[in-house]
Amino acid sequence: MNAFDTTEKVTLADVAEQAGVSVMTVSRVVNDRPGVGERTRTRVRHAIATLGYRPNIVARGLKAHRSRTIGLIVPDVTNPYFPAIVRGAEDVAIAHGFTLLLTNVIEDVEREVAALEAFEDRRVDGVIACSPRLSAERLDALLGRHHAAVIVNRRSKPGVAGSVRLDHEYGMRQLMHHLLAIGCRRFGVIAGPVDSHAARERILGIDRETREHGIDVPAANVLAGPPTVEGGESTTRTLLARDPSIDALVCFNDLVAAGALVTLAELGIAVPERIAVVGYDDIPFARMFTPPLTTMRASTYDLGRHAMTMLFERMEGRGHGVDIVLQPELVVRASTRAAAPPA
Amino acid sequence: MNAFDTTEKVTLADVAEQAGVSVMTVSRVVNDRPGVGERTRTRVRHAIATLGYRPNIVARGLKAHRSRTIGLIVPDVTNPYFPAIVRGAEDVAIAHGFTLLLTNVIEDVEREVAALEAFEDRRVDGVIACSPRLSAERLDALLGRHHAAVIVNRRSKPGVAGSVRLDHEYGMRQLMHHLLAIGCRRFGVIAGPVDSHAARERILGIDRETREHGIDVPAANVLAGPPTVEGGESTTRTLLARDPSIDALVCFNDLVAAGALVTLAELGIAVPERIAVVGYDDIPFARMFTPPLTTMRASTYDLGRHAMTMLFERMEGRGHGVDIVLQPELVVRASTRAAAPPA
DNA sequence: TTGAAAGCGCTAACAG
DNA sequence: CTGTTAGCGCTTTCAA
Repeated sequence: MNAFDTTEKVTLADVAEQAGVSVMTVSRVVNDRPGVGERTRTRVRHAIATLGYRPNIVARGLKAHRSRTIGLIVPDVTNPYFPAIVRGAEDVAIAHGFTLLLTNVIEDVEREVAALEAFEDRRVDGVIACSPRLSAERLDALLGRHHAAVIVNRRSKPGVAGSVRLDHEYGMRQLMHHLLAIGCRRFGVIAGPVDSHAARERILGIDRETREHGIDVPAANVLAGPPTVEGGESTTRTLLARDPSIDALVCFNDLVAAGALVTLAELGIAVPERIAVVGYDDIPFARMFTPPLTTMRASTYDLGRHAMTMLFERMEGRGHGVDIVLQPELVVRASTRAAAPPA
Repeated sequence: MNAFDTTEKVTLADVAEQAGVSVMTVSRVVNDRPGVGERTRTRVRHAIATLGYRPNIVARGLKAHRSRTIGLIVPDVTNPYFPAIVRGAEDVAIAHGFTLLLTNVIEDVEREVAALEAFEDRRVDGVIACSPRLSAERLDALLGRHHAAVIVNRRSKPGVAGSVRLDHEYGMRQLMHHLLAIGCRRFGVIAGPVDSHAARERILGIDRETREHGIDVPAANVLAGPPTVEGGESTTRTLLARDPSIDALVCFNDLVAAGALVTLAELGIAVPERIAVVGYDDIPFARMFTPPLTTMRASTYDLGRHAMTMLFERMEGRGHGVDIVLQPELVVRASTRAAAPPA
């Protein structure tokens, strides 16, 4: 207990007494509801201010089954891809007077389950799950127990959850198109986690785009790995050992690409002259890599913003079946083309 | 409302009926409390499993005045310095069965106030505030209303909040010592936000270390600015315009240093040959800057871990007056010394 | 326009 | 060992 604890909470009853009215009247004033005379209302407001009354959201939630809280699940805020999603979601939530319950699930399916259950126990009003790894069945079962849900970067049954996602297949095709255009033919792919939905879509994009160009990516040149800098470093070594003739490295995300760049520098392999490198996500530091990284950009802030907006619509019973798909945008930098002379 | 809503929540009473006992007995079983026969206990457990009962933490909180929730305030998760703090704090919280209420306050004092009040309304069990900007009086008043509190990167009255912080003055002296040792004499300082406590401590470190070496940093060479890459870019230009003879740029943090490096590269100024650059924090990407950045490292994960551990102690009434100070560690990289030949 | 009563789901305190 | 009673702070329902 805090030594300076001034926690003697003032309740509706205290205010009611002070104002000489019933708790119900105070409740009406607090919630800006009609049915209170102007004089009484003023008197109650005065009492509220005097006593420093603040409504107990826990008590309100018990009765009203609403907590003004949203559960947000992200794989890992430590991955620069996610913080902006959190910010986008939070800004919308705060504008509605809601607060965020955040959980990092560290690419771990069981932590996803635990988080969803913890949210349920706390009676959150809605849930947003980013890049969930759970199987569709388990996820639907868990989300179905919530009042409203939105999934980011994956589809879902519209009745269970809305979805906001990036068109990863399109994005990857853009990237491959660019690489093919600059003459790359021998691809190495660092594919990211096997259970990642986004990873599968991106692989699909690679396959389709190369196939259309009559080019084949050998299965041995596609390697799964953790979506981290370290993962990128080790996978790059493996890939290069297997096939030294690779002329383009397609990385699951910018972190992996960062690892690839570090390793290539260590090996003395020139980027982009000998090997072109592309990432995905355009994290804030991608432009500062050496060389700056060609990648796909999408506003993750908007992703979070849209997800939360959609969640509020679903919480109000509107907007069912909505599925927002954002198109990422190709950002060409020096990792796939020789540096232009400075302006 | 979710179309697949299976939200008919099962309550203690449902379980009690199913098991043919009173709610109190079920409550005892749920909370692993003594005073229930083994046979009954088993029967109740069975009923719980059958019905899929999960305790309503909101209801429990109303009675028990505990929500198993911790409020965490960070300036901005989008700043790579903070996510690891969140993770460190979260890992400890989850191990105790607690969940995190997270709020980004975006370097905005009024959002700090709003967050602290929102936490109070939700009856969180404790609060951790990272790098708060509020004045000591307002902060103490707000924190005093919470059961327990810990401040990160700033001191507080021990009765009001515990504190976990880095020794910024020491850290900055280390950095300055290093710069002086390699021969830098003409310093430019990008000092960070004026209301930041950490910023003031670091300035103190600069002053003391340079003074001991009989060197003076002109007041005009110390410029406040936002703790961002963009802030670093613009402030670097201003500083260089004022004093082109600067031979070392001391940056508030690594983001600012990143901006400085970008600007220096654009201006064609060689780092470290003409100007040495140092950052602060050792964010994960600091080693990947061009050139890699000399900076002070501290495990922000540990900062978060310690803060949450201390908070739990304070919640239990122990550990009052504790003030943990972590020493950062100098990491010398190429931004202050010519690159060594590759191993 | 106002208020009294009941109860959300749980637990503390006290019976039996 | 088990159950009953009361009430946390609020809102819904119904009555005045």
